[in-house]
Amino acid sequence: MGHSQTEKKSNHERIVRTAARRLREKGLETVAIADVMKEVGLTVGGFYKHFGSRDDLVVEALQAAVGPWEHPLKQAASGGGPSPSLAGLIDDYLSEKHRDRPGSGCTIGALAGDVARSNKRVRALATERIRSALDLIGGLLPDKGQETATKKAALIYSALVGALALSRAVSDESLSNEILESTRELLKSQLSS
Amino acid sequence: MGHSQTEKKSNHERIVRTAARRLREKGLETVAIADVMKEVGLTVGGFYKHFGSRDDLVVEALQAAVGPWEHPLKQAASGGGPSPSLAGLIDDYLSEKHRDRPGSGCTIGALAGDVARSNKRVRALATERIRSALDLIGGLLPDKGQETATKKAALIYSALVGALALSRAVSDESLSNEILESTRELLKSQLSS
DNA sequence: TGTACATCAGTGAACGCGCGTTCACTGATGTAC
DNA sequence: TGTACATCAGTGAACGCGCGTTCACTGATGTAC
Repeated sequence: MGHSQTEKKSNHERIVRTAARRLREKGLETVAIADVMKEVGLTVGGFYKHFGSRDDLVVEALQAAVGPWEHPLKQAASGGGPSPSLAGLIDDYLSEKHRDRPGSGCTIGALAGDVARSNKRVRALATERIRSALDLIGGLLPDKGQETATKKAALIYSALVGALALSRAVSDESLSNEILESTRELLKSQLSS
Repeated sequence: MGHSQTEKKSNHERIVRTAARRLREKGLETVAIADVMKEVGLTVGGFYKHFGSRDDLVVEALQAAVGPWEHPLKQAASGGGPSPSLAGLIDDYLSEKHRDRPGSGCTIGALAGDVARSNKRVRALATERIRSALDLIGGLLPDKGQETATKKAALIYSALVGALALSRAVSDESLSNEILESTRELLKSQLSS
């Protein structure tokens, strides 16, 4: 059993990454530490060489849980890369792929309900995430900077999060697809107005 | 300890009502049977004279968990009472009161995330709820019956559920209020178009 | 460069707790006579 | 109408299990000399 410093760092990252996925898949309460450690290839006991408590892991995992669809937003905000289109972002967010892969998707979309019942740290973290998502969506709107853009961003993000949640809750796949498609289409048709 | 038939029925209803509230407040996984029984004024053991398992209680409680805002919808559908305005419904759904009282509010809005990770029975039940909510919202739109009304209903319900979830997840109250208000306002402004 | 030793990541068993479920028991209800 | 008795809602303790956390131990790492 080696335990070099680089190995520890790598294990730490793998624990966080694995937890970030599992938490989005199964919720904030249901994921067991032992399962995460096992999936990483370690045993339970070692967990506390990395984290003070389960809560610390949850916070760190949520911070690391950034869906691929957020990358273009972040890039655009920091000035690098081309500005992504809001229409494309909507298509990605409300895609069947995103619906079927919560583990690699939007943290807020998967866990908003759990967050509402969670502790201060988690809620504060989620609040910042939501705020920046709203800012970034607002910044992609044609009338950016104006008050209406801020409001539109709230509507758009709400519709994205809600449609994703509904499409995942529904067990009838055709209804699920309909919810995604209708919301996608109507949201995009409103972008220019 | 009396146990007349009427008393049993009344206790059964109280267990279901209490569970319906607690589940919406705390989620599908976190509510303990012992706590529900205690709140009703009974002890754990008696639970299994009423339900075969915790799962049975959850299903029955979810069936009974109808928010007050759903009543006008149901009434309108069955032909009784005046047709409620969609604008009023949006105001109620996205009110601070609804946000702050999940226990008496929309089941889907509070539990969509949990439902997505739950079993077939729960998901089937939620699917019917969502379907009827979409139908009823569609029926209140000016262009009811047409395909666009069905699509608009999906967008509206998604935005309602999403904005409620976001407003509950956020710990900054002013941001929370902003999300509710912006979504409310923009949704209503779109009703006529 | 080589060797002794302290550090500490990881192990695996154990502890304590909460929770769903079971079970023997109680005593009021309500039926049979 | 009155009495004996079966039923069964409710009690409270116990069981089994999963899970977060702790702890004594191991042995490779990497430092001090």
